[in-house]
Amino acid sequence: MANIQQVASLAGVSVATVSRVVNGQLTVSPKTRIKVEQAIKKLNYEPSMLGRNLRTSESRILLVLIPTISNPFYLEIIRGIEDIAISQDYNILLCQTDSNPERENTYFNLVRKKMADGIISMDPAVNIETLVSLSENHAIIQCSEYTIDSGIPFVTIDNEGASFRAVKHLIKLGHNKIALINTDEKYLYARQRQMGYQKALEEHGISINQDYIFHTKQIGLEYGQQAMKKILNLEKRPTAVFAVSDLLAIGALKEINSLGLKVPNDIALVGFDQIDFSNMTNPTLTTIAQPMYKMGTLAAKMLINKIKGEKVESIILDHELVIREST
Amino acid sequence: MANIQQVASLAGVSVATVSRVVNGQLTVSPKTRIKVEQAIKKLNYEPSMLGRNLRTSESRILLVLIPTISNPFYLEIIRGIEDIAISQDYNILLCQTDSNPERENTYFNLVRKKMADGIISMDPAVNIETLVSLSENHAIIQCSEYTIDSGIPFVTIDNEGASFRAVKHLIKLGHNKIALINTDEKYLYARQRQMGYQKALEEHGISINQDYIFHTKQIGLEYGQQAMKKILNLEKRPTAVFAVSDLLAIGALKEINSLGLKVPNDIALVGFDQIDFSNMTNPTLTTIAQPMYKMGTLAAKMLINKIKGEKVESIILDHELVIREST
DNA sequence: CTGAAAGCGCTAACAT
DNA sequence: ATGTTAGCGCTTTCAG
Repeated sequence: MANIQQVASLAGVSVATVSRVVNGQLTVSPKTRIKVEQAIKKLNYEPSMLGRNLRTSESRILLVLIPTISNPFYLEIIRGIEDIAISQDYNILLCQTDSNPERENTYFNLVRKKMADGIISMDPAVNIETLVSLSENHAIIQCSEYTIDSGIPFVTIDNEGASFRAVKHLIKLGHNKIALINTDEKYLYARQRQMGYQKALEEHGISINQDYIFHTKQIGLEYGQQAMKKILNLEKRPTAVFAVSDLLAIGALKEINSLGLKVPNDIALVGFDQIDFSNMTNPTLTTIAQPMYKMGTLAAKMLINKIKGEKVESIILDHELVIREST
Repeated sequence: MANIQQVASLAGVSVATVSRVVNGQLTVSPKTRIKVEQAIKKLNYEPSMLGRNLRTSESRILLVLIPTISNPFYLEIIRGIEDIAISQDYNILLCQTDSNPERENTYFNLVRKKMADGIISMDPAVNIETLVSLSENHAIIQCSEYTIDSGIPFVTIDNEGASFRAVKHLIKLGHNKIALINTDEKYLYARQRQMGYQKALEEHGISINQDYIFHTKQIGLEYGQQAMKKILNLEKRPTAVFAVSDLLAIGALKEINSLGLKVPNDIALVGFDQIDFSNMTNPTLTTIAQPMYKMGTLAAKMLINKIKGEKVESIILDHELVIREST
């Protein structure tokens, strides 16, 4: 484990020159450059990030906050973030908060303690007050889930519009008893998607039946299953269900199948996110596709620009309705 | 962004004393402790990990190498690693290699450059020569996929035994035409699981039919689907299929369902890993359960002990056959 | 084109 | 119980 000092000695130059060579500066004569490179090779020298990080006062680490890694929705986003990060010599610390404030605080501390240079938050359950106050001194971007007028730049999709399209699709197929499996209304995306659902119904003169609207505590297969159980027990059973996440929809589908009912004939089903598994179910799931990879790359680029001190603008990306067998 | 120096000035003590307070040393008098704590609060001081890390020559970061995050098998393992890591003030850098040697090398460099204190490798496609040579100077543990006689400690399960049980279960149900969907034999786990398959057949006097053994390039839904397509085109169609991963099995199931065939009546199916989705399929999947969370916690503990310079022993954990609707 | 030297923020050995 | 001080490994002015 040689250090820069030893390399300098062996090459017969100063540490400054070694540093210049290592960092690819052009002000070094070819002759000395070669001397230094040989010394580096001979000593198997690897510059320590520890020294460099302290000196430059940066960690080259990006924090990525997600509720849980078990929702495949985040997979491609993370991939996008990672690709940009690596290309710019950053690394990402993937942090699952599990909606646990204590855990979240542990992660926030990392940026306070300079262990991370910035945060991409995708956690709907994030403590937004803390996030905003943190954003005064640190680079922060929100991805997918965001906060209006917080001053924190975000990249997301038009949740209300996407939801509107999904429900309109069901209406066009002749459904008018359409249930909604939503998550907790404390999340912005949940409110937006519910709004899209309601607007689609209203536009077609279908009155909103509160008995058809269900809220799950979290996103997860089992929550979708439970919600569907309730829906199937309804007196006036809906003929279609819109779930605000594929995970919920797949859980719901499981419940429908278990009871021997058929999708889409007995009940039509629409999900949200187009995760890989949504194409493996029987029948395959109609769903909303989000440009997840792109969302990730943009969030990463925005964050890195923000770290550099540049001004960044929020972005709203397009979505798509993917019609498959479940409708 | 105050530093230790400013806190010391304000509190009227030396930086050493501030450091002692911050690190909870007991050799500080209550009186000065309070003075220091007040100064810390007043200045909103957060100790910089950058300074500390350089000084202690550690990064408090653990590298976790996985092929891809999209196999849910890794989810609980990661959770286990994370829980232990956080409890010991470590953070984990989740690294997807995508079986890309270049990407892998980028990650290896992180430990060479002291950006990480150790590695938990779960990547079957890891360059084992590099890993072994790295293990001479760095703490490394293999988890799930391992290498015999490499000197690198590992935690895993008895792949051959698990596979043996799965196939034996099929035989007991009366099947004798059993296909195997395996991955590339260059991976140890693939060879071990194939060995278990073969031994089970042999033990029951069933001759091994090479036409029934399929190898996919990777683990993924679509690969399972493709393999199943071939299996269903076989002249003597098997009555049962054992896939070495739930992801492959779910892809296979998709293909079976698409053709209107019924599981388990037309074809029985067994997977491996007991991922969440294996209980959402129709029918639910018989599979092998691994103690994933435990595996993760053990791997993390082993790594941290190894970092401390302790000697660590490899561990082989138990598995379980979970019989569900697909057999 | 190169070197000397300061210093990033912290810990810990040593002294008192 | 507390302070002084060296130094972890690096980058970056400033001089020459």
